[in-house]
Amino acid sequence: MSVALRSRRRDELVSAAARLFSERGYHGTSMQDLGDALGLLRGSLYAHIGSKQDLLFDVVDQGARRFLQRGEHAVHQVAPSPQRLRDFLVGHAEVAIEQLDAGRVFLNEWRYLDDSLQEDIKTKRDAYEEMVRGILRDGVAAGELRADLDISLAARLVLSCGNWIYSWYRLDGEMSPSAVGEAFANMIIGGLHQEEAV
Amino acid sequence: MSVALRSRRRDELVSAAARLFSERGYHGTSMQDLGDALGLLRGSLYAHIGSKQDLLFDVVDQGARRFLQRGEHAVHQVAPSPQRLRDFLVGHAEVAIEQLDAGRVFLNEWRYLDDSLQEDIKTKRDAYEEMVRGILRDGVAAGELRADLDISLAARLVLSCGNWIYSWYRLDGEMSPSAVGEAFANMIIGGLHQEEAV
DNA sequence: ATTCTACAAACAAACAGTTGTTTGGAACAG
DNA sequence: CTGTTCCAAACAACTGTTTGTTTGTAGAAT
Repeated sequence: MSVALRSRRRDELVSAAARLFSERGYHGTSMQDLGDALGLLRGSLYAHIGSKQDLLFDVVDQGARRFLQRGEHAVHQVAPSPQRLRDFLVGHAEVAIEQLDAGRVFLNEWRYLDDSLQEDIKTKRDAYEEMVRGILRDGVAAGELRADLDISLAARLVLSCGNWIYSWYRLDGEMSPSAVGEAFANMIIGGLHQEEAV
Repeated sequence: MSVALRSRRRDELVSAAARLFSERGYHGTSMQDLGDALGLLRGSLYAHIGSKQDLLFDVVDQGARRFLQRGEHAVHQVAPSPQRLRDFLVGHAEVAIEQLDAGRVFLNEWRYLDDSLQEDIKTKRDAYEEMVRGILRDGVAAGELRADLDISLAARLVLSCGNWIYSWYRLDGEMSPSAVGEAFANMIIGGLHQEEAV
């Protein structure tokens, strides 16, 4: 009990956990591994956290919060729907790549959270998806996007390519995060097909 | 040693592994769990397999092979590029949903394979991605797809929405697998934006 | 300045249980 | 009678967590 909620050591622990959970998975990472990463015995870690689950939640929640924060910025912009969608995807790509580890854990390991903690994260994830649906609905209403659009499915298309970034993006690559977001937005909005006439 | 490569029991074991690895992850599933699922002691499983890694490889490889098989069918069709892309996505969605467990393991747990086994899977995954790039290149050459397309990135867009199906598709949902594939193909090819004139 | 107090941080050791795997022998099949 | 299939038991190592105790270091009291 009575665990320090914030301290230098705890922050080190959380970011070591982000790295290791991302590389080896939650169940593939032992308290031993985490202790080794900080140069401590595994028992000593319990001076800073309540349990291994706590650590997982901290990492996942950190990932979720950053996406939400950046998403709100794009949503609350005053601009045409396609422009806000573009901005949303750029922001998503930037956040995803600036926190590759926490983001990967957010996407892959959240399901290993205990039920109550999992609910918290699901709520945040739903809110994030709702942002995209909102943008799309506005676009249809304004006549900027196809009228026959299946909003949920289109939102999934947008989020899919954003979330899949983790599995292929390499930091030594030639594309910047925002360029990736821009490119995806252009393809999604404009389509891959050759337009007949302009 | 001298492990039966094929038998009824082994098949049962592999599909139990697919289900459990998919639900709890590779490291989150113990040999105990697998034994319980078949009504055997965990030690008894070693009459049918060499190691836990063997099981993981079998599940992942099974997932990979089915995607490749179905993908080839779409690629070798004689039809315009957009039509082949549509067929590829429909096939992908069908395979993904008909083998939800193995597919999830193929996508999420392959990284826990030992190096040499991992190479095998990477090769198959690359071949699958190359199918999509091939279709896209043909489409650009034939003037059916935009000339300025970034082939690799467009392929990633296609594969992203295909692979992300696992995280949202529910079997009790109202959309059939092929309808999902069709819908994604339409959005990707045509774009979300409202076309000015037709 | 020197003592006393308070506290966080870490160790060392143990907890009870689980991990993947191997072995020797039994039951049962063709 | 030869294999296959399984159990029973053990293997050493590792799991997450708790305990009692030591250490370093602040601030307050002397």
